Amino acid sequence: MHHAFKDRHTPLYTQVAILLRQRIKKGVWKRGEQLPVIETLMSEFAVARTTVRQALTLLEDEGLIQRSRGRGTFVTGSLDEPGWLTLDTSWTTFLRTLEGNWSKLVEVRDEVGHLDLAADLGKLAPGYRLISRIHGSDDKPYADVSIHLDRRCYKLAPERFEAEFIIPVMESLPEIKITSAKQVLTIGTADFETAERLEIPVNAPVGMLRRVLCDDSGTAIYIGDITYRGDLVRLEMNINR
Amino acid sequence: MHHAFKDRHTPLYTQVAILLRQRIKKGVWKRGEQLPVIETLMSEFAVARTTVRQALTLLEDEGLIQRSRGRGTFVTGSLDEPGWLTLDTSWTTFLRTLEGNWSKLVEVRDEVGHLDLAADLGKLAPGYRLISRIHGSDDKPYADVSIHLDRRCYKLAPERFEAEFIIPVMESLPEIKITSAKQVLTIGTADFETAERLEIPVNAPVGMLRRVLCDDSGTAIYIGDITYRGDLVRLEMNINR
DNA sequence: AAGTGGTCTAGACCACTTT
DNA sequence: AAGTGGTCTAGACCACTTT
Repeated sequence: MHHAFKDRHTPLYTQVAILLRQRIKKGVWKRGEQLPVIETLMSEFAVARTTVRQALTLLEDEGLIQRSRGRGTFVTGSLDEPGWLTLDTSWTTFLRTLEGNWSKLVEVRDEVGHLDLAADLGKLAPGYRLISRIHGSDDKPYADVSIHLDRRCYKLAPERFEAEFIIPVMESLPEIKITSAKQVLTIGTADFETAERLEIPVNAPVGMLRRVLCDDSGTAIYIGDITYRGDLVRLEMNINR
Repeated sequence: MHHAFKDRHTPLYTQVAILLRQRIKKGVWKRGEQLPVIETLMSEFAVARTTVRQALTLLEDEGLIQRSRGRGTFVTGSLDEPGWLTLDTSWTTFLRTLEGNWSKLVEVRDEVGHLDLAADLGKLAPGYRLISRIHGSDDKPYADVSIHLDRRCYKLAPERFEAEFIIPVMESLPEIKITSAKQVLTIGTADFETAERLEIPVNAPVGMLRRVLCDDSGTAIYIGDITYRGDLVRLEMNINR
């Protein structure tokens, strides 16, 4: 038998993962419960073992399930989040985080000065558009954001880039293809300007994240410098063995 | 032809990864250079495509290489590190980090009070041994460490656990099997005691890491609360797409 | 002994980039 | 058109846990 998935553009394992994620969200398998064994999932979806395993790997990276040899696969996470801001190491959860948050434009201008970028993160584009914003949820600001966006990308949809979240806009434009996404988190304290924007005391602890997205040529088309309120950030990691 | 790897206990793809890692370290392929294509690696090592790819995935997670469809696989990282403390999301780099660092024992005692542990991180063991230490490199302390070690593990080699780094000792004991490793990083400020131990001002920004290792039964056999000097921590992440 | 996830093979074909 | 990494299959067998 051949599988019943129709979308021929997204990989099969991604589609299987989406389906499984929905079921966990709907409570078909609750936290602590065991998922059907691989053989069962294989025959239900009519796909090969590898494909099921690739899908499960995605969910495991998101912290949603945990697999253990000889015992089975269990739901360990839930899809509704607590009061913490969770920094993401997986793209799907990252995009989901943006939902329900607001952002306020602070400044937009062409970048003139020099921009420093570690060589292993990417090559600099010829010119950037600087977009500064405050991000918040409910009535509280949580991040002070400055994004350098490759001017060639910016010109594809200037109004949208100034009004919406940058990354979803990039994803929606077929001309833009993000091939690598890296970020580096360091810890510091709030200077006067940031403190005021985030409504925290000067010198309060903050998380400083540099996020760099590159296209296929290795050019850094998006360089984001994001300062988070220290009391709201939380980063979960699975250590892969 | 059959592959030439002799160790039948570690997975083939791990052995291939070790070999490739060594070559990058020796400079056989330098930063920016292209690795041989998959087909070549397959025939050189006499393994299947899947196996090569699994090995490359390990290196990619470590930030050592970058793959891009249609173009090839390139060395993007190096194996000697800068002055930053790099928090790890991969087990092999994590173990490598310990080399060359020192640690000083502060306190060892049985834990009596209650220990809080989020349910999704693991179940509590019946009793713990508390081991407190300062870790440093050169002459500077960089982390204030408190580890709760399952007393049953501790009893297997009490002297070693008090003298050496905990995790390598655990790895060396065949009775102990770590099946999951998770950590959560939050940001805060140094209290008086920590400030003194880390030789930083009170209220200086710090990274607070809770690391939990579980055995196959889901019991948290190691609960580490580690406070890092904020100015030394740096966390790199690849966002998987 | 039975159940369950992990490893591995050989080979086909696809998506994307470079020549 | 040729080169390169990604996806997918079908099936064998292994390592580990539970019954």
